[in-house]
Amino acid sequence: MGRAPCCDKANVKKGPWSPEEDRKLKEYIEKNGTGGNWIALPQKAGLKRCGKSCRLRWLNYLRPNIKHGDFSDDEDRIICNLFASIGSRWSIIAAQLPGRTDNDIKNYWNTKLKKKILGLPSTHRSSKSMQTHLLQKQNPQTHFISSALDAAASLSPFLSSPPNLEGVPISPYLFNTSNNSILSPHGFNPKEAGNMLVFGGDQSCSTSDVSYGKGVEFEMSNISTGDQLGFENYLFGGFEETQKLLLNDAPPLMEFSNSTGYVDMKPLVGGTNGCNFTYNASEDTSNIASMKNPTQERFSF
DNA sequence: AAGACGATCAACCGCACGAAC
DNA sequence: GGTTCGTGCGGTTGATCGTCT
Repeated sequence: MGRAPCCDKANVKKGPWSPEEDRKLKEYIEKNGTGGNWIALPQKAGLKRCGKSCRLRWLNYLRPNIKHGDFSDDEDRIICNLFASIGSRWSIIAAQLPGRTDNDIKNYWNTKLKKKILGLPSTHRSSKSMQTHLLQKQNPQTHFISSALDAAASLSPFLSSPPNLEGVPISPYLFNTSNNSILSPHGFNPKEAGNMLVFGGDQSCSTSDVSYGKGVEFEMSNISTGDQLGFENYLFGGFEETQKLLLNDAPPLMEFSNSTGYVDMKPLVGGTNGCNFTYNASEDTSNIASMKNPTQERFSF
């Protein structure tokens, strides 16, 4: 037995909403609220619409404080970072952007932002083959990021469920750029070309009235004096900075704080004994030593 | 000027999930 | 514990508009 339809499809109107319908819905909800029952609402409001349609119209267009129009650079950055971290979880992304709806962000990503990141022209006559050609002509890092985004979006992280920082999860992925595959911890050899730890995390986003960031701390153990660790930090579409640390007697600890954008980590371990890898992440970027409630993941390779 | 085609975005659809029974 | 129902979510569709040939 299939599910009962949510409404009588023969007697509901579909398609674009008229100003009159908008007015009826808005007036009803402002006066009575939704009553916690969208299915019953259209009848009470005098609308020949499905309850789901009313809900969508209200949430996306009629409710107060909806922001329409162009997205700011800050909003772009937040969307990019969150997409890299959690994939197409549009409702979670929308929760970080006051006034924006999941539908708006989804459309914006699919039609504009993705192309902007990939550096694709938004010409009308850009054929699929031309887009592929342009993709191939891009620098390898940009191409890698697009592949990583696709992979991160389509695959579940192999690690335990991502830690959550006040609703903004950070998901680490071990990624091989040679074949665009997600690796298991056991299959990850940092000395092999193309193997990277892809780490989606936002370090310095701000909106009009909120500023936040995250500190990320990486700790390696079981490594030898003289081993070399390399950390490459990328901003979307461009090479941002490289940090390399030659381990002598210094504590095997590196901090990433107050860096910008999306962090791809490439641990280049020169030793032979493998390595234990731990990261801590926190909201507090200013003083990583005093991180409050850090989240942790640990694995070995 | 008109047809073709791509871009945009509002709206729909189907599924998953949780609450209620 | 199983079923039903309402809600929320993400993917997809289709109407409309703009640009190009």
